[in-house]
Amino acid sequence: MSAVGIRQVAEHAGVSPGTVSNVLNRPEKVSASTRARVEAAIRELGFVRHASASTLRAGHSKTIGLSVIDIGNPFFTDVTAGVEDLASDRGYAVLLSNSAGSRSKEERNLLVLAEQRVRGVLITPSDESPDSLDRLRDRGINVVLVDHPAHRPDQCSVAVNDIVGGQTAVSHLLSGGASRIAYVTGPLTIRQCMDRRLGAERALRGRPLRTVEMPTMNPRAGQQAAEKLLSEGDLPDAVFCANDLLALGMLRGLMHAGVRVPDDIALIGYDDIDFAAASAVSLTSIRQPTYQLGRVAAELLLDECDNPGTHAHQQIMFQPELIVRESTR
Amino acid sequence: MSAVGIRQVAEHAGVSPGTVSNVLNRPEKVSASTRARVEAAIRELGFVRHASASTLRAGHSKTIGLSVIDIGNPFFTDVTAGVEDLASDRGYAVLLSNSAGSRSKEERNLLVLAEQRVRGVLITPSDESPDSLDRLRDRGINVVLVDHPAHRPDQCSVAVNDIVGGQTAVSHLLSGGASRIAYVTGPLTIRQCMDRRLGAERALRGRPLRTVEMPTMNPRAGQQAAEKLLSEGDLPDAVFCANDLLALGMLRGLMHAGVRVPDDIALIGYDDIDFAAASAVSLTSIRQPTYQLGRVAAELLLDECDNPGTHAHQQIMFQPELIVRESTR
DNA sequence: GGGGAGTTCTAAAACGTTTCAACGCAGATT
DNA sequence: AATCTGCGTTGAAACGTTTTAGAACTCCCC
Repeated sequence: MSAVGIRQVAEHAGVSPGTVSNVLNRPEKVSASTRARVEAAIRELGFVRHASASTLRAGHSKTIGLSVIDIGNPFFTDVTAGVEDLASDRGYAVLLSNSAGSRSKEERNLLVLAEQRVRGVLITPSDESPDSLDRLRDRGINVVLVDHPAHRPDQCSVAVNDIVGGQTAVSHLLSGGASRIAYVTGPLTIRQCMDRRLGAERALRGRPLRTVEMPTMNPRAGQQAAEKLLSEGDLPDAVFCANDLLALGMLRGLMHAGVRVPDDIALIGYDDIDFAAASAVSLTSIRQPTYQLGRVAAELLLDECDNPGTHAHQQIMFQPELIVRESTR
Repeated sequence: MSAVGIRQVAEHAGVSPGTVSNVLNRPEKVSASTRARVEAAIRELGFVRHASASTLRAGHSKTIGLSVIDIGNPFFTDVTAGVEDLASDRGYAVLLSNSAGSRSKEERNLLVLAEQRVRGVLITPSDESPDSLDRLRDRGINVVLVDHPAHRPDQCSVAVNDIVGGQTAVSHLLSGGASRIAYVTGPLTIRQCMDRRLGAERALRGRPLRTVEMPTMNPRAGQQAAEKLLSEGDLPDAVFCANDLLALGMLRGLMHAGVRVPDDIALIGYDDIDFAAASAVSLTSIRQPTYQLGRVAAELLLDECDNPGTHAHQQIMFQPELIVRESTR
C-alpha cells in the first residue's frame, strides 16, 4: 500500500525525517540544496502526507467545516463558492456538510466536524442553537455565524439586514401602487423569514399583511401557496415571497391560473438567484452579496484561527439591494 | 482545551483505555455493566473521539470523498443527497468537493482526499482522467465513477445511458412534427454532451443536426445561444438543450424575442431539475434517476470498502425517461 | 483441587507525523 | 588562537488512538 512515508523520503534523500518535515512545513528553514533534494525525493516516491498523523501530532488541522441548511438552494451554493475560494487561497480545505433542514442531521454533522478536529466552523444555524455551538467553542473550535447575526460580542458573524430587505421589498410594491399585499414565507421560526416580515410590516405602518406560511421553501411550496391564495379568493395585488424559490413557484402557479404578472399581481422574491433573472417573467428580487458573505465569513474565521492573539471579533452586517425586473413593472 | 481523551474516560470509569476503545468499536466484546459505566463516563466528560488518532492507528478512516463538477447544478445536488443518505446510514462521513469545472481544482481536491486517507472516492470525472484516478487506486483508495461508464472491468461505475437519452429527446421532437432541429450543448469534450449528440444523430438518421456549442452550461449561456440562433436567422423549429440550465436560458431568450414556445419552436432540456417543472412554460425534459445514481454509487463503493474479498465490480447503466410538458405540446 | 474453556479486561507496542533541545560547523569577533 | 553567533540538521519524544497477546477470573467437569 502507501508504504511511503516521511521516513522513506528521508532515507531516499539522505536526510533525517525531521528535515523532510521542515521542507513540508517551514521550507525557509532549510537550505536550498537539501530542499531541492528532498522535493525530488517526494516527487520520485509519490509521497502524500498523512493528514491524520499530521493533525494528531500538531494538534490542529488545516481544515474548516461549513454547515449549511440546504445545499440545493443556489443562495448557499454561492456562499459555499465564496468560502471555498478564500479557504483554498489560504491553504485550508473545506469540509462541506448539509443539514437539509434537519436539526438532528446538523447535530450529527457538527459531531463529525468536531471529531475531525477542524480548526473552525462556519455555520448557518437552522435556528437559535447556542448549546451545540458553545460546546464546539469549548473544544477550541472557532465558530463564525453565516447569514445570522451573533448575539454575543465574543462571536464573529456575517449577515445581511433582513429587516431592511423586507422593508425595501414592500416599499417597492407600495410605490408601484399595490395596497393589498401578501407575504409568502417558510417557517416563521427561521430568523430570516421572521425578520423579512418585520421589515414588511414596518413598511406597511400598521396596514395589514396577509401571511401564508409554508413548511418548506422550494418551488413546489410556492406553487401550493399560489393555489391557496387563489382558492381563498380576495386576491392580493402584490405578493412578497421570502425567497426566490418560493417566488418562482408562485409565478408558475399564478400564470397557470391565468393571472398576469405583473399586471394583475406584482411579485417580488428574495436572494436574486440566477434563475430569478432567467425565468419567463423575470423576477424582481432583493439581492444579497452572497459570494461576499461566504468569503468574508471565511476571512474572519481564518483570522481567528491564525492570529488568535490579535483577532478582534466582528459582527458584520451587509445591506441588501433591490433589483427591479419585469415582475413588478 | 479538549484535554479529555480515551485515557481520561478510562480513568473516570475505572477501566483501561483498551476497554474504552472496545466500547467504541466492538461493544459486543464488553460486558453490559462495564459498557454502561464507560458510556456514562463518555457522556459526563463530553468525550469526542479524535478521528485523526483513530485513522492513524487503524490505517483507514470512516470517510469517503465525493468530487462533483458543479455543485451549483441541481443535478449534482440530487446526486449528493443520495450519496450522503446512504453513507450516513452506513456510518460513513462524506467529504464533498467541488471542482467547479476546473481540472486543476479537481486535482487539488483529489490530493486533499488522498491526504485525508479517505476509504474511497466517488467522482464524476470532468473528462477522461485516468492517471490521477489510477494513482488513487494504487494507494488503496477505491474509486467509483458517477455518471460516467467505466472502460475497465476492474472498476465500478454508475451511469445513465446518454445516447438513448439523446435519441429519445430528438425522436420526441420529430414525432411532434419538427424537422429542423438544433442541439445546444456545452463543450463536446464532455462525454455527456457528446453522447447526447450521438443519440440525437441516431434519431435523425442522417438528416442534419445544427450544433451550437457553448463554453459553459448555465442559464446565461443558454440565453446567449438563443441570441446567436436568432441573429443567424433561419430559425429551427425545435431545440434540444444538453441540460436544463441551458434550456431555461434558451426559453427566456426566445420569449424575449417574441418567439412562442412551443408554437414557434419546441424546446426540450435534459436532467429534469426542479426548476424545469416550475418555469413559466414548463419544460419537457429527460429525467435521470439522480438520487438513485448517488445512492447506488455509494452502495458500490462501500461494498468495495467493507467487503474487499467478495466484492464484484459492476458497471451499472440506468435508462433515462422522457417527461413531456408544455414546451413540446 | 486440578485443569480446561470461556469470558472480560489490561498493558504495551505500534501508526506517521511534528517539535524541540542539542549538536556540528562555518564565519565573525575578540 | 580562542570564543561567540547563527544557521542547518539531527534524534528522540510525543500526539491519542487501536490492537494484540496474554493475565485474571469464573465456571464446570473430572
